[in-house]
Amino acid sequence: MIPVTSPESLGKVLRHYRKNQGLTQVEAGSKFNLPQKTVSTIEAGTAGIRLDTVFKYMSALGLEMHLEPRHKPSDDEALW
Amino acid sequence: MIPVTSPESLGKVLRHYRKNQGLTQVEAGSKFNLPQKTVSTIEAGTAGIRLDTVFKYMSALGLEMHLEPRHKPSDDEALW
DNA sequence: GACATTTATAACTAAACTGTTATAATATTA
DNA sequence: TAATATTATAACAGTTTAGTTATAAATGTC
Repeated sequence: MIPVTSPESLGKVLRHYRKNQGLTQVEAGSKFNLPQKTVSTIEAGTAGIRLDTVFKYMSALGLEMHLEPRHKPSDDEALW
Repeated sequence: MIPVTSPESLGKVLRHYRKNQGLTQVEAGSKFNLPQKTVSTIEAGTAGIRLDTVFKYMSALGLEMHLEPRHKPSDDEALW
């Protein structure tokens, strides 16, 4: 359970899930009409990406988001 | 643990956390230089809000995000 | 009901995104 | 190494935000 606190870490986690499903950026994006360019931008951690675009991509990957109070990072989380 | 899958539900959860901390929109936003207008927009669930703005607000509230595969909603989650 | 606090909405400029199309760069595989 | 597949980057037009300032609307309190 990796904590996400920035566009960069979110992009990394999303890429992780996509690859885990064996999908290319084109394949994943096409499920919600997101061009490959946009998927690339999301995964790159662009700060100004629009929130609805992120949720579309999360839907394409079958993911949901949870919010909770921050905690101190563990050693393995530091790898992200 | 409420699943968030849209700008609307994210706004509701963020408002919930803010009120839980007894903060006004001005107080919460000022921690990361977000004007009250922007906080209002986030909590209202505006689709096009920028991702970095959302993370600033999450930081102001001391929250972190987690992603996980979607699951079927339970009855009480439907209230959100 | 009146007052004070909090939140929603408005106008404006600058900046940045989305979508589209295309291409360069990188990574993968035969 | 060559060929293929995948990802990153670019230009353009249209749209929308952030930020600032201000005000209207709504909520809460005495």
